[in-house]
Amino acid sequence: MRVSLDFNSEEPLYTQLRNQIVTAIGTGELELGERLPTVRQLAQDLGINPMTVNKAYAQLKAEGFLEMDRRRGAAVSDGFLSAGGGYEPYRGKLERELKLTICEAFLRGMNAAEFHELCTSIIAGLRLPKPLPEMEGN
Amino acid sequence: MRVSLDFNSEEPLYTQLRNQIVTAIGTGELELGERLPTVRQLAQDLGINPMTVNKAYAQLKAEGFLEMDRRRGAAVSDGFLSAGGGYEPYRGKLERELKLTICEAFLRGMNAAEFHELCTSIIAGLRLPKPLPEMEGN
DNA sequence: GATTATGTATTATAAGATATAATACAAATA
DNA sequence: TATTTGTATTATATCTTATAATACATAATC
Repeated sequence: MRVSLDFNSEEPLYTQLRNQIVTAIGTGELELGERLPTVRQLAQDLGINPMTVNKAYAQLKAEGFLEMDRRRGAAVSDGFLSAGGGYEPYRGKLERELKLTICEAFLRGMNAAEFHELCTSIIAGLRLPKPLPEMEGN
Repeated sequence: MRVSLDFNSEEPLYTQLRNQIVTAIGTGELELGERLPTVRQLAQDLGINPMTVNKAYAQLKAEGFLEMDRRRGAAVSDGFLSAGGGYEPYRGKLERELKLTICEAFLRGMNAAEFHELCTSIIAGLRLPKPLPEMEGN
């Protein structure tokens, strides 16, 4: 998994990291069950503080995107389907967010056809994880 | 124009205000050329500091969504079409943002049909401003 | 059992963002 | 002239972000 941080961005480092990992899971760059670098390793690779990586990992864990194993490191989880009360509480947030995105895009000159085309293009690039079969010894 | 601030949100007050105004312009709730409350008035109505409103207005001005008249107050502008270098610099930001939004939505169980339907529903609620004819004495 | 590496927690510090407060100023209206 | 406007400045308090240095329980490994 490749991560690129913009140290000049107003977006916090841990948020950039969290968002890139979510995107990587959605595009199949990270597969379900796949292990991520350890907090310390990734921090060293990126040249940032381990606690910054930990903050991103902790958020991803709370959102159900990651599972933490004490010794085996972090692994991509499918817990996001049930985490945070499931889909419903997230739906409202999605609608408000998407409404703002669409308003801005259209005010800048985009039209419905172009927007749907862009969405279709992005969706075509997804490779959604298939839930892992239940295993003994998780 | 109605504005509702969530004082418990992690989203800054000036950002909430800025986003709601952009959405209001996109939905036609605010028309082109329409005047907004003064910095002091809106601050009083919302029960927040005038400088917080000013920060939102200043950002909207920089983005081309508002024009400032010294005495007549702020007015909705169509400068967003040319502001910030125009459409191109904004396109990349839109793509990254939308990709993340779509990834999250699909990971939480949404499918392509549902997503396009939601977009269509939001787009149907838009009423985009028609550029004002050039007037003397702007 | 000892060692080691893991996620996690704690404490401290520095820098920046956010929000409020109190003024002040130039500009434009009345 | 007097008033209201956006804007700028200064100060302060609080929160967030990021780093740093440890420390600890846990689990794999030697």
